[in-house]
Amino acid sequence: MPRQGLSKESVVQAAVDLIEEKGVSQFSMGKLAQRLKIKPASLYNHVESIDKLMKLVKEEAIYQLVQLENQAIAGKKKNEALFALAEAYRSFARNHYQLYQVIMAFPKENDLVLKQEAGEIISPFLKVLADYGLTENQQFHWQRVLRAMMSGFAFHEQAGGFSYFPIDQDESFYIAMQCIANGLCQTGGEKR
Amino acid sequence: MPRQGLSKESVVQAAVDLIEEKGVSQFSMGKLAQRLKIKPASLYNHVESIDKLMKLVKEEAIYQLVQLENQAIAGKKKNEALFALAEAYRSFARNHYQLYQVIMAFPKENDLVLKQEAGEIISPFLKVLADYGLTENQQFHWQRVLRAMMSGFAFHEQAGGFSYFPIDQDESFYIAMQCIANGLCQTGGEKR
DNA sequence: ATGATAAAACTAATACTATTAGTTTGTCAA
DNA sequence: TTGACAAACTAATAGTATTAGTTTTATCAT
Repeated sequence: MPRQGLSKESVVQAAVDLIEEKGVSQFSMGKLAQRLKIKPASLYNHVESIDKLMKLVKEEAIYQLVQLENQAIAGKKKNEALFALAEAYRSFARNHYQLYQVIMAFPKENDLVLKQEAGEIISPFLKVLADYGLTENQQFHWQRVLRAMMSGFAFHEQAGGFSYFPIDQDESFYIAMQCIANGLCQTGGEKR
Repeated sequence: MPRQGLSKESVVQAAVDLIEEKGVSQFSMGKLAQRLKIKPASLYNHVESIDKLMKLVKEEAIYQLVQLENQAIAGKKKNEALFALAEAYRSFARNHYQLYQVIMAFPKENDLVLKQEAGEIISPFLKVLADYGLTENQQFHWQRVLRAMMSGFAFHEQAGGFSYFPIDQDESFYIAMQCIANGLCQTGGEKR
């Protein structure tokens, strides 16, 4: 095996680093090659295309997010778990917004690997919802409600959509989550 | 004034049409020029750059969305207005997803025109919230909650993020909006 | 009708983007 | 030492936005 040093994994890692540093919109094969001190064409010895590369970056990003989510809810129940999950999600979107964008922006393929990762993304939500005494169907619906609220909030917060009024965004987020928590307790409590 | 026919407005309109037909990701100055039967360079007689052009497309898209929102809530109050607004928003995101994407994806500039449009986007939400007996601050917070939920839902619904479980998306949306409606009534009713 | 004017088209060029084909080179194993 | 193979290379294509400079032509004033 000739000329060691570079592998598929190290290329993906370099892509992740570059995206986190300069932003996903600034990423290109040329800049990645420059950072790795090779010519752009040489990248194709390690990855098939920029799309496949971004898919790998997305998988890494999803892995990191799911990791944080599962850590956050470990050993917690009901509202404590719910708010911890929400905070972990929001933190990731804030601290790694470029990676978060990769997760959200790049197409959901009918790919088996990503189908499994979709399951991993949803899993922490279902774990949290399991404690509220919902039917299975209700869990599925509320999982959507929860994810919609969180991703919508993360998006607007980062894209500047919430800067029209100079009021605290933490408080808005708390109100949003409390609203959902109330809905959950009500739905679960009444057992309909 | 020489060679009539093409103007800034008609270029923007052609761009809107092309984006709605082929998708924003497929849009380019070359394809727009091809459709208008001119060379790409000639477009720069009418628009400064592709960024400025997309800004104009975004303004048009925002205008259409705000129009629909205001129509939807006209003459309605409280939950009736809330659900009508939500439905109008969701319909636009479904029926004109490419234009919706332009609104969401392109950067919020510190531009006066877009600052005004941000106000127009927020305005229908504030109108609806005005009937719930909230304080001004509460209105600002709930406006964010509402927009986060709606945009998060629209995004996942279109991007395929809600197709993991084969359950009705309308029902999920109804649950989400009912959750917010309950939160609003509760907050407003208690008058704290 | 004629000619000047200026807008709107054009051509040609630059600098990016991803990607492929074909070639060289370096390293490891036999 | 030699053969093989992986990983780099060079060179080329086709697409992207954009600028500079040139030509065309519609309209307006003479």
